[in-house]
Amino acid sequence: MGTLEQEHAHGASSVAAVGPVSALIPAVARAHRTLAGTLLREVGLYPGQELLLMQLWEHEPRSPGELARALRVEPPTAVKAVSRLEDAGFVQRERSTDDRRVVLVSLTASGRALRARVEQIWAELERRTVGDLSQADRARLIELLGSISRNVGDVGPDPCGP
Amino acid sequence: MGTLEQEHAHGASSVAAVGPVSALIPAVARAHRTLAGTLLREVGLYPGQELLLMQLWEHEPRSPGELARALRVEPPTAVKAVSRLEDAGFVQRERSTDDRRVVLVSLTASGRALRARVEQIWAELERRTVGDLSQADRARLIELLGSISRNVGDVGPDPCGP
DNA sequence: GCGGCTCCTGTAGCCGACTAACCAATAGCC
DNA sequence: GGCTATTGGTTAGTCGGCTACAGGAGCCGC
Repeated sequence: MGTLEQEHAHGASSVAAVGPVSALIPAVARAHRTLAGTLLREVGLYPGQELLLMQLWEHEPRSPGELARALRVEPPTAVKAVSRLEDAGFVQRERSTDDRRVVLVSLTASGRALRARVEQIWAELERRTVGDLSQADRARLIELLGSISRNVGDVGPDPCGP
Repeated sequence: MGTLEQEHAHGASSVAAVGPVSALIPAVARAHRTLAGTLLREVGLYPGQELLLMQLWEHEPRSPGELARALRVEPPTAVKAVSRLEDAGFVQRERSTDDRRVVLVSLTASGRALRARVEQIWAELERRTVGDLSQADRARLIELLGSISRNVGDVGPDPCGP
């Protein structure tokens, strides 16, 4: 990217000059999210919802709190997502009998039916995302993103329960 | 339709297995955004708003459309951000005289006053983001993120004018 | 038993992002 | 000139994400 137009008065504080990585991360994430959104639209999902469904496909039922921890998201975010997925008919809520504080979220038939198609979509998304990067480049990218993730405060993967 | 019914039996299609890069990008972006938010809170900005102000610090005044293109965002997003920054008193709107469709957004005194502090914050954000990565690693990361950016449909940097 | 503490869910309200649709002003064509 | 197309800004509505807070259920200590 060779835009070296000289800055005026205060001098040289282009966003890409001040923080190249910090500028790139949100931009890439937005474009990636948009792509995911167009692919997911076909099945009636919005980006982020498929991640919650994937959690349920792996292990069901789960409470909103568990889902929030697994998705590394604050509880209200998971609650809202569950509500919308419930409205859409992909998921159902039920209060736990032995601990009446917790709610158990489980899949409906149409929620289960989405699985194959969503996995195809995710494979396509990943394919388009990495493009023609070599296997080594992908590994390097994953490693570097892992470093960034730790640096900005995100802890590593959380294997299910304690 | 789906022929992978068999694979559903044991689950085992973890999100990180299906699309490692696609899983990492949003996670890193969210954590990075949260960090930016806590740093920016001190000056009363939300993540994203500082990018719009940076555009104005570089070149002022600009129309919402120009801002949207520079930030690679849809026009309504820029308009809303301008409205909120206007309410916060950092920016002001004015209709252009020679083309009465376009609106010119310019900085107020308090908007200009934010510059130094925000640039410090961005330096700090970048420092924390890259952490102890070597110069070579940073360059590699930037290069790889650039590839991803092109792959997912984001075109390269857009030098100012048409 | 009863008051307090903690945990889990849900609500309210904010911001950034998008799409779809609207409207005013310009530009272009006849 | 006038009629249409295009451009630019804005509105309305939706979603994901957050913080702050409210309310109910369990788990104590007493």
